[in-house]
Amino acid sequence: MSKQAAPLPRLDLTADAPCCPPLAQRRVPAGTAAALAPAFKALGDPVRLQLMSMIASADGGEACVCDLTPAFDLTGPTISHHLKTLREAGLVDAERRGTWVYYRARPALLRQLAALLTVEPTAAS
Amino acid sequence: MSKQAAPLPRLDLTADAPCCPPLAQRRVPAGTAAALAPAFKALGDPVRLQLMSMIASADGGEACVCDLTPAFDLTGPTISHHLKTLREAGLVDAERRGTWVYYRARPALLRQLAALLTVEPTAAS
DNA sequence: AACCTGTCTTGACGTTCGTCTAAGCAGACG
DNA sequence: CGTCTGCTTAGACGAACGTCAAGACAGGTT
Repeated sequence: MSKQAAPLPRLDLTADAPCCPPLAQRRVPAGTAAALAPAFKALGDPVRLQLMSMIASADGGEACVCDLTPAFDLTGPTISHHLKTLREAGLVDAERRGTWVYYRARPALLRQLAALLTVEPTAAS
Repeated sequence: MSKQAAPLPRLDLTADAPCCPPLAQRRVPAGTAAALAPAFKALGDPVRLQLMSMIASADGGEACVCDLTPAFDLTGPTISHHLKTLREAGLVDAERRGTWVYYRARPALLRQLAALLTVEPTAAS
């Protein structure tokens, strides 16, 4: 619980954000909100949401930038910038293997976010 | 943002759209990404994340602005602006009853977001 | 009626974001 | 070695965001 071994971690939300009780169950403390909001913000762009999905759903669990870039009408640097945003949010992890750079999803944070948004399936409305 | 200049009046998928397959299971289409990204963006601010939680976890399912505002070191108009952002994202609903305005969470969209972020617990890593 | 309280809107300010072009680095290959 | 390709970084610019002070509106109270 100290820290996840990772190449370039900028966010250390495992420190003060023990996995979250659902948003609708207990009021989220300011510290937890400050730690998790950047992750939501990173997903708050259509391009990054698609990038995240393409990476997380890729075969073998990783996607090459060379496969991601041509899927959008954006320049290479712009895609690289979005990937950096996802990386700094702790949502993905990058690794260079030879010529290409591969991105892999980090399920831990995704699970935290999903748990936070979970609402009980109460049929009442 | 991307090259979208649409007015984005209100999200329509809050009605009862079939809940999206998880992000990590199938690649999110551009349309879905464009529709859901604003919701994530709305949650991408610590203040709004706390507001969302305070509303969703409130007794009776609704919270009065008069209870929300003093919880932050921000002015009334600023809180009102954040609430408007949550409202326009389809995450909450407002209703005026007499002097006070009450906000209530919309579980449908929250469930969609949670489902999108769901990752299988058997994911290696 | 006039007043007061609570909330929202407006207009403005500085900061951050998304995008681009141009330049820099890291490997691969002739 | 030189050069080419793939990806990132640096700098710039317009748009959007977060915040506030001031004004406007709705509803209750006197």
